[in-house]
Amino acid sequence: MPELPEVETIRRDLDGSVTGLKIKSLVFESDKEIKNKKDHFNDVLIGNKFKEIKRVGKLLIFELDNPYFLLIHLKMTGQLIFCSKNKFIAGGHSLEKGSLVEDVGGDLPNRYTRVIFNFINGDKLFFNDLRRFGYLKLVKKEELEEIISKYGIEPLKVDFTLENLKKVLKNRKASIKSILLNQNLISGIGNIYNDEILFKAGIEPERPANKIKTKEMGKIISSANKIIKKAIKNRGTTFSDYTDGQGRKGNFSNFLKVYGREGEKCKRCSGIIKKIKVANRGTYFCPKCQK
DNA sequence: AAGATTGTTGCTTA
DNA sequence: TTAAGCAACAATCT
Repeated sequence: MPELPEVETIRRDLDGSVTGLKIKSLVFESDKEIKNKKDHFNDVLIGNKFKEIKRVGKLLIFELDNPYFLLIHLKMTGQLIFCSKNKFIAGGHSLEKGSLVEDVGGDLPNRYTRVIFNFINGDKLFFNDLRRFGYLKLVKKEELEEIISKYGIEPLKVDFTLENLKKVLKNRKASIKSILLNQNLISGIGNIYNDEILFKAGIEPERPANKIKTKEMGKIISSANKIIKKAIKNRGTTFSDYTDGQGRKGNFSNFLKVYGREGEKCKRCSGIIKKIKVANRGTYFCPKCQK
């Protein structure tokens, strides 16, 4: 389940390796994962190059050397794996920690490969997606800007301030967890980092957002910044499916403090980690030290 | 074999 | 008009 740190890891892996390569051909397994017609994809991409790869929230933005942008969303099980002269360089969904792409289960393409980008120098970029929720979409600048404008404030960015968070939480009766999951309000946080952030901040996930005190908001901001920075540094979390742009697992899994630890001892107090449902999502927290 | 898994959309209800 | 809650989506695992 790639969230901000995982998508950012992939972005960094691909930006600089896949950029500048001329696209020779495209292979689509079906038309399910592309939001435009195949012909349009071929027309816009073949013979062209990606100039730069950007990211907003969990969305990857490949800027082309023409008026188009290729948007790729990995949703839950998407992977992007760059293969340079049979050496795997970049990834997306889950494997053995530190392992190479071979661990995706052998050669690429595999049974979950949905799209292949063939470059003229022989390099390849594979888009794999077990559950087929991810998508590729071509847009022009105008549509891109409209899409970007809907994303909320993002951790690590300058506008992730106490003042802005206050505005977001004000008058919201929903749980703090559901607000942090809402990409239109705050972007990039998914289920795993949500639980980790609220654990570090000492806040119970079901607390109504409008009851969060200013001091606690400060804790949310500092916790989010610290956790996300550390996660990026460790190339993301592999809980089930994520791999980096080289088909390797992320190392942040070793640093998870609550997620997936139901029934285990709290790492901060003597409590036992409990699992409940919040915002329809599996939610882990310590009832003793998260208030 | 039903239920859980999760990111996002879109529907329904208030 | 907006917010909140939840089903739906796909495929797999338990």
